[in-house]
Amino acid sequence: MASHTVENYLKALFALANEAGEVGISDLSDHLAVSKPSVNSMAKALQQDGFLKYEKYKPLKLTAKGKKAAALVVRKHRLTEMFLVEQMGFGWDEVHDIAEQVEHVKAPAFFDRMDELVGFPTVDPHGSPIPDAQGNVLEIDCVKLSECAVGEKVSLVGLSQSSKSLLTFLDSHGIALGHTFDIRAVEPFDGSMTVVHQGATDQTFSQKVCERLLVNKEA
Amino acid sequence: MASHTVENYLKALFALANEAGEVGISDLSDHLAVSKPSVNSMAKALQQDGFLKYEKYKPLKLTAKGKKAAALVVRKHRLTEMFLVEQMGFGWDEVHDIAEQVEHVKAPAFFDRMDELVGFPTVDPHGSPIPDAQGNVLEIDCVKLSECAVGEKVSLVGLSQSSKSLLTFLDSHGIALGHTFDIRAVEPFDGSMTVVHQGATDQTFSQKVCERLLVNKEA
DNA sequence: CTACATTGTTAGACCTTTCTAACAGTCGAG
DNA sequence: CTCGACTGTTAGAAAGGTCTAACAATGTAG
Repeated sequence: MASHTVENYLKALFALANEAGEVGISDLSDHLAVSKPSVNSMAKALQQDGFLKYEKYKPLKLTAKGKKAAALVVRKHRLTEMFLVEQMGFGWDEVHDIAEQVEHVKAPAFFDRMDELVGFPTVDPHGSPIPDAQGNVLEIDCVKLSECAVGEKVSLVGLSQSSKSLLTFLDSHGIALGHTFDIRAVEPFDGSMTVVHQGATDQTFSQKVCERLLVNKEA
Repeated sequence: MASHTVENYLKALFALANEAGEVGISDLSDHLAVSKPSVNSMAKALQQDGFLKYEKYKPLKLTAKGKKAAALVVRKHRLTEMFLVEQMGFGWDEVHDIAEQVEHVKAPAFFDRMDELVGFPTVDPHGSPIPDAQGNVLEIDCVKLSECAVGEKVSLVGLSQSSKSLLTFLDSHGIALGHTFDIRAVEPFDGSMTVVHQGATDQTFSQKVCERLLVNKEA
């Protein structure tokens, strides 16, 4: 089975490919906080093991095998996050770092039992989809809040690139997955949006925030 | 913090020191399934980091720092075992291998929460004591069943060197921690013992089994 | 007290993962 | 089309952990 390090590369590749499609050596280098030559040599190694298609000066592409392996790492990560929140009482802003460690455990039964105990969830505490045991990822039907128009009613289904500081921000504003927003105004100057949160309170979010909130329009 | 590998060496040192007092390079080599030169070079490294006192051709001795670090790894391991049994529904014969992996997670909050959720236990599912957060280990007052005499009534408080096969054996005989035995006979030829289990059924155990059962005489 | 088995040690190599320094390719702006 | 910026690549070294082969110390049986 893949080493700790390889699992991290696969996970990064998976994340970057989902956002950008094409993944460059530098993207990975930034994302993993590792030098470009390190990524370069790992790319060759991953290609050797059939996880990656690598050609000099070309963007990296996960093979089918690589995609599956990556999805299974992500599965372990997100299942762990779910377990930490649902069964162990951690907050959604605390679970990422712990899951980052636990995801490398090599004991399928451990994750299977987590899955059972939290009721076979399809999304993690941040609304990201949990790949199934075969490595298939369900696409979630959503758009960024920033792409919605005045008058639309939407509900929060996920976050893109959830970071600790975003989660803390949302907590402090009482916002959680499933909450609804009625879009009242969009400021053309800076892209900030004023919404009615849960049909009750008015809130204004900067464009930065709106780009990170993934919503569903049929609220 | 100590690497995965260092944690394993410390744990082995802790276990071997508790049984034999003195730990030789070969003991460690056998216990960890690693060559003697590897142990030798790791011994020097551990000495460098202050975990170990090492002199050429002398047995290895954990320093106070080493003992504490080792105890904390054992704490993580045993807390995990307890959590796996109590909260996740695993059998006592399944948890060792999983805990072997999970124990290397570096997230104190994770283990603290386990501790809380299982009610701050003092022993793991096999009756071994769980060191406290300061690395102190409580001695358990017990003797091997094999050292007891006919007529004594004892209760099972722990196991020495619990292995999967021992646990499976005990399971198949319906034996669990806390169960009582009335010693009826000791066979002088092979050291096997005949006992009354839980005041009900007669069972005969080989000496090998009796040496692994730790009991308390005031049953 | 010597012989031999056991135990421990050195030397040297290998693998994985990482780095820095220096060089090469790619591609858009002008 | 050429320049410069960025991106990617090579070479070479280091750290951590491991191995085998060969040698040295220890200690116990006779």
